[in-house]
Amino acid sequence: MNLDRLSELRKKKNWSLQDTADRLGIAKSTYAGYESGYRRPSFEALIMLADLFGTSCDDLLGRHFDKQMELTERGSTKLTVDQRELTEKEISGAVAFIRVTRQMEEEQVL
Amino acid sequence: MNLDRLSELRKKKNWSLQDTADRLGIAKSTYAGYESGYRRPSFEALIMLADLFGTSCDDLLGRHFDKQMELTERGSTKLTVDQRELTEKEISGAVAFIRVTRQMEEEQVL
DNA sequence: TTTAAAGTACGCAATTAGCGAATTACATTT
DNA sequence: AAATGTAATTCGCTAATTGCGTACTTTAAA
Repeated sequence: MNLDRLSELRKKKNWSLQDTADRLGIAKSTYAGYESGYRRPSFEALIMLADLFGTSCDDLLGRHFDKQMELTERGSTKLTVDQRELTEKEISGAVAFIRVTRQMEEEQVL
Repeated sequence: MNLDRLSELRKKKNWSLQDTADRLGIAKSTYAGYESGYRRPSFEALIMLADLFGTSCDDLLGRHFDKQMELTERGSTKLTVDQRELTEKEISGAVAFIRVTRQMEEEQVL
């Protein structure tokens, strides 16, 4: 359970250990400990890390679980097409489209 | 930073503290500590909890960060409509539908 | 070669997790 | 109502862990 991605994420930003620690408001040695696997962050620190690097705690913890998401109950996830966020109207339209598609698919079989 | 959702998730499954602890392979008092906020799980335990309850670590940690997701690059997230998983064909159909919708919207304005 | 910054490692003090055991709350049966 | 069994809560103890400062090593630049 090492936070293997930290080093990669930090280097992608071109930050030193000190830079990163400063941004988090913790000691350099503390942050360095996270990267090396010598120490692990508290939950608070983990969340700060996820915020700082713009990723999820699951990602930092190396947990990539398959998530299922009902299109009409997306919670806080924003969907995009061509980098443009979908409006509620577009989503309900797409859902209707899917239902019709399925309906036609079934009728064709009968 | 309490794991407030645990109690809710456990009760939804109709499990006792003992049941849940057994499933996790930890002591009842340990699990009870998580729920009450008296103790917190290790990362390993947090992941076991997320696995057991079928949710994310972020969710358990009360971190609901807005995520953006391009429809054609969902990664490991499975989308559903009426509880039924979308096929690739349905997704590309929906994307096409969205694009057409937008196109028509624009033309109408002009 | 000197200097400064980056990265690594570790001792110490303080906090904390995990467990068992004891206690309290709740429900069901007699 | 009393008794019984299960569920939930709390806490002392021990072992383990965190976070920091400090020191050491490595790298890079002047």
